[in-house]
Amino acid sequence: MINNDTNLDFLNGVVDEVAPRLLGCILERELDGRLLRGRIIEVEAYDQSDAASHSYKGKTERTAVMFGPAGHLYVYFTYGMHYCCNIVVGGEGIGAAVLIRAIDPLDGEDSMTANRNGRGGKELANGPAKVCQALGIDKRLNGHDLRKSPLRLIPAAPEAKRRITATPRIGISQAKDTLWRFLYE
DNA sequence: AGCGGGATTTTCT
DNA sequence: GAAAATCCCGCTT
Repeated sequence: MINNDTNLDFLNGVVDEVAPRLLGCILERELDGRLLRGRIIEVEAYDQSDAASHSYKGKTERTAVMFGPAGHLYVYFTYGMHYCCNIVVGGEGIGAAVLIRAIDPLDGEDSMTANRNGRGGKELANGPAKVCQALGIDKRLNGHDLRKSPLRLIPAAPEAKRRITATPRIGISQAKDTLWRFLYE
C-alpha cells in the first residue's frame, strides 16, 4: 500500500505528546536508486516556549521551517560539520519540532553503512548526525514535505509500539531537567 | 571501557 | 566573537 498522500495528521498536537508517537514510525529514503528504510527509536521534543529550542527566540532565516506546516523536515547544520534532522510538529506558526536521534535499519543497511564510511552495527545511526549521514540527509532536504519522495515518514504500525521512557535531552545547556527525550525501554 | 580534546563553520549577539 | 540539539580519535586505565 504505497501512496503519495500519506496522512500525517497525528503530528498536529503538542510536541511532547507527538514526539513519543514518532517512535516506531519509519523513515523511507530514496537515494541514488536505492531504498533505505529505518525505524525511529529515539527522539527529542523542542518547542517555542523551550529555552533549549532553536525556535525559542522566534522565527529567523534558519528556523523558518519550524514555524511552517507539520510534516516537513527541519535540517540544521552544527559544530561546523554535522547535519541533524527534525520533523516539524504542531502546525503553522507554532515553532515546534522533533529531533530524530536514532533509527534501526530495516532495508538498505549495507548502503547506510557505506554512507557512514563503514561504521555500521551499533554505531550506524545511534545519534542525530549519524542518522542524517546514514540516510544521506543534508541542507538540500530542509523544508521537504515528508509525504513525498525522496524522503517519506510512514506512521507506526500498531504492532510496532512498545513501552517508552522519557529522560532529559542530550547536549543542551538550557532546560536540562525537562524530560523531552523519548526512547524505547 | 572510559575520558578529554579537536574538528570546523553557521548563526546569532 | 562565542557558542553550538555532535562525532571521532587517541590516550589512559
